[in-house]
Amino acid sequence: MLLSKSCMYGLRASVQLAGKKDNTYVTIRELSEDLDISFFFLTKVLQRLTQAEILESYKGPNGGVRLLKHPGEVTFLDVVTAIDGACTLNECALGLPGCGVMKPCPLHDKWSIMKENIMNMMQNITIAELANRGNDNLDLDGLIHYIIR
Amino acid sequence: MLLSKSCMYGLRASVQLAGKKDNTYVTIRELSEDLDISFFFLTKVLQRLTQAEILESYKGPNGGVRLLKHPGEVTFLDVVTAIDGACTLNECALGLPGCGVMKPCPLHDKWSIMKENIMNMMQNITIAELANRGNDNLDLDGLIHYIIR
DNA sequence: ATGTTTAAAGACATAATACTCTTAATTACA
DNA sequence: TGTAATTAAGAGTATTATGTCTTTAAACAT
Repeated sequence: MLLSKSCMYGLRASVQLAGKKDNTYVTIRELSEDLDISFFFLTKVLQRLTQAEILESYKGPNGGVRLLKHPGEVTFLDVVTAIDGACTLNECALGLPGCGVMKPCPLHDKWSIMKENIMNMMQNITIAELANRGNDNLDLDGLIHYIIR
Repeated sequence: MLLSKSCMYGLRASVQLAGKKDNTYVTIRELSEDLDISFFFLTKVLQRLTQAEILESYKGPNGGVRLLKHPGEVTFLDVVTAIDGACTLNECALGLPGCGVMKPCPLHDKWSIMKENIMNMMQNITIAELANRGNDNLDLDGLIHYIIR
């Protein structure tokens, strides 16, 4: 798995929020139901996004979470690094600690290119774009409809 | 992490074996010491490669493991799938079960291209090539030498 | 036959990730 | 002032990945 489950959940929630017309607070309960993710677990994941100042939260009635910045300014990578940390894409594909330009592992060159591509993808795509690209498949209603027919 | 540790260990061992001039049996003990991997754990990993008919093993004195096929005929992907299964590269980046051409997730197109690239890389590079590319960095002796200077 | 060398198989231990629940803190509203 | 709605924080459990060890089986040497 390239991304942890936590990370995928966080991305899906972010995209879901980015797809809202008005940036009002949405309860985590509602998000968890729409995305079919455990409420408790999603709560934990979104806490990290709140700490990373990607979301802001509000307690009490009519509270919830919402995007802190404009969705066009939040990249895929922002969300990934907030949850998974500096992530996969610094590591050697073979797990060799000293791997680098000076002492490349046999796969270093090719894997560097791949990493670069993936990193660029993550850095260049915003959650706004992802939301526009149709978030039909983010909620399970649509998904199940697709599967059963 | 794109690949599990088991998988990285299996790759390193395979490349190490591919780098041998004569394809004689090498003890797992020796491999584990050369690659600085726990002997017990490496044993488990290599069992999977033996079951997958990438390696063959022989018990008793002068036994060990060796490549079953010519290293030029064993791809990176062969080793990866033997250990990690059909792996990362069929999965949706957002973990959505129904994601596909019919019902793509927002990231589907871009991620498909990435997966395709990675898959091609894995499929087109053999462990023989990896071994030729210099396996200096596979054994920790060389590695430590690099780190400390 | 017996003992030594090796991998295979299986049992166990530890760590990381995923997931669940409870309690505390904050806000709104009656 | 008190109660309901909501996230935050923390504790606990479950599952999976990783790592260790012991026992068994195969091959060889004597």
